[in-house]
Amino acid sequence: MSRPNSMRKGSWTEEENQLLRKYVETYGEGNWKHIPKKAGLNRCPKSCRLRWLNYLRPNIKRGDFGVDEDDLIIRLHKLLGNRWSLIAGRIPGRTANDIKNYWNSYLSKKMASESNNTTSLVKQSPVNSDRSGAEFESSSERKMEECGEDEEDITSFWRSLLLEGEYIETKLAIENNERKIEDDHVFFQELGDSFQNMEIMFGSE
DNA sequence: AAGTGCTCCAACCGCTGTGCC
DNA sequence: CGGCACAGCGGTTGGAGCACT
Repeated sequence: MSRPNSMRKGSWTEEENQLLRKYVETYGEGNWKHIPKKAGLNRCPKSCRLRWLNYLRPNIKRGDFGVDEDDLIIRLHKLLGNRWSLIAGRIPGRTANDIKNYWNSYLSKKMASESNNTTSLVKQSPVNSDRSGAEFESSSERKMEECGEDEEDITSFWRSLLLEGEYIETKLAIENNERKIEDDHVFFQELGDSFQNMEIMFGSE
């Protein structure tokens, strides 16, 4: 099978964005294969899907990542590795592509420099003046300061993450015949520790 | 002001997973 | 069970814009 070589590539125009939005409003997400015909968009389905997921979807948060998001991404990456879609699923409004780009352009360097300094994982590094809040020792402490009535959300967040971790662990055990389980045990042990820490910080329910 | 290098992000590519026939 | 089509994912690239000289 060959893709028609007349399919457009490269940056999207506002007109194409509108066509894609209209298509999703009418037909819903999915069925990307019908896009070129139904939406009159001269783009391959894959490109349309990506554009929708990474840019046009409602509730996508744009702009700088907050200190809490940094902290969360670092923790989740430590636990889950480069499973960007899983990480993104835990950070509302952020896409896997955003997080991946952010990691590659900023956080990986931050991590590298911090490991050189042998400082704590969650200490703030005032690389960017926008990322203020450095008076707090860690963003978890900052969250304690800020979140107030959201404590329950945060605790349930970690609880669901732990459950998801257990699910992944089980799945891997089946699929990989326990090959990776030893490593993942370390991951999920840390995950459990994090969860316990959250409970210590916010009190158990 | 012009040239060069760097950073960041949108988009592409290729691989894997999944469902259907 | 194997093959096919499609969806989803992570790695990589290209280029626009910015910083520096």
